[in-house]
Amino acid sequence: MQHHNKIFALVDINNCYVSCERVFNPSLNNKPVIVLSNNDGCAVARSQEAKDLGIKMAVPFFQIKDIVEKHQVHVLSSNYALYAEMSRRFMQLLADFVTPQEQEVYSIDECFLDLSAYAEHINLTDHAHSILKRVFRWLGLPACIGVGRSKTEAKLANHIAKKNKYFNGVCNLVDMDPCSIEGLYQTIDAGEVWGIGRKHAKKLASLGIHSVMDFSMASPEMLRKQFSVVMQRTSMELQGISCMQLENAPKARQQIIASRSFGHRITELEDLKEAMSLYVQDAVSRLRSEKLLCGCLLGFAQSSPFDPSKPFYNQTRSYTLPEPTDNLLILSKIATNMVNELYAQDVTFKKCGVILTCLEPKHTHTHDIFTDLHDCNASDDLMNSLDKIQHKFGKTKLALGASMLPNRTWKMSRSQLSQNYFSWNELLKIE
DNA sequence: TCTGGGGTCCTAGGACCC
DNA sequence: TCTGGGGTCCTAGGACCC
Repeated sequence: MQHHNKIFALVDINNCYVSCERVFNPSLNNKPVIVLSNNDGCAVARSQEAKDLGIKMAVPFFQIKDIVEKHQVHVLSSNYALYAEMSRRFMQLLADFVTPQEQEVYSIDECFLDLSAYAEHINLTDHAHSILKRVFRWLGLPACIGVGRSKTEAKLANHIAKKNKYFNGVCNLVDMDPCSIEGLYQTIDAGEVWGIGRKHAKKLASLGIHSVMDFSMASPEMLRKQFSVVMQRTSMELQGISCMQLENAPKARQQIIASRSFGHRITELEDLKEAMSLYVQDAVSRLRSEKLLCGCLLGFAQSSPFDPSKPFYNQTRSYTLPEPTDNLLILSKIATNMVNELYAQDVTFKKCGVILTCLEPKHTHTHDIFTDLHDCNASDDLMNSLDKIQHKFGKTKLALGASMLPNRTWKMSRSQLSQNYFSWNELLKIE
């Protein structure tokens, strides 16, 4: 077998959210099924049957209502608690095949494996098939595996495996003959390559680069000039030069965002404050659970960008804290005050949110000379109590300000939510 | 009527400094 | 009248990802 510097595999669950739902509700098998985004806004996962009906990724639900009714497409709200638990088990299963240093959890349904160390001793294609077999037998999830000399190539191989039934779930570009690869590359749009989005695909086309074949023959230097180092890297990766390391340790987080579209439009200042107050609590609770402090808070509020009758309203304010904090009382006050500036009359708001940035680990933070440590400890105690109460009784029992009033008109809608089969209260019932 | 949410990285351009 | 150049830092905006 040929020797290569690096060999990567990308394991990716097919139609992840739909497949998770089907594990617990087999009556959905062989039927068109879609899962909607928050607010039941867009279709974010489609079964093969739904794709065959022409339902595109991320299409707004209201635009496909006709197709849904006509073909009796099963519609579900997204059940992230369920998918997260399935994902955890999936990643744990894959961990049996490699060392921790050779596994990168890339997203909820994707995982890179560094197989470089095994390539000389095993048949990569057979190995990939045995991984898929176990994923299906143990979890009931269908998946595909792409194998390549770089992460980008593995991604592309995975795409090929998904699109062509005859690969049976595994596409190994490392051991494929160059003629076959060329044939495949000529039939795939450059825009399918990992890192090439819509805008870049359009610009590439204007340069005469349409297929993956065109792209893989283009000069990396030219691509760097026309685009950026990112595009240059992508092109080198497709030529078999691995530029992107496997990232097995999670990187330090840069920001925490909490934002949501409203179920109904908001025009009142007080409603906007309520929503903002709720999102700050969400963001700060994540901040605290990761034991971080935030040095800067950004708030934003916007109208719908899709309303042709009014100009798009989008305001941002930022506040740099004199000292980094994880104190909800402080951050919440800043954010709600900010709303006074973000608000404008005659604007119908569709969305608002908060971004915490300039994050740093709490345990390495050194206080400056003016900080009253006594105050600091007292507020820490208060926050810890709040965390404990919320953990024990749920987040709706005790919260700050006006953020948890029941039956708010702007609350997110999720009308087709399935059970969380991993929760004691919601176990699957067999009738 | 109805169009998600949470992330990362890169670049250009302005401010500022010497 | 004449008005440099190079470096750094910050921010906004744009592109991408799932």
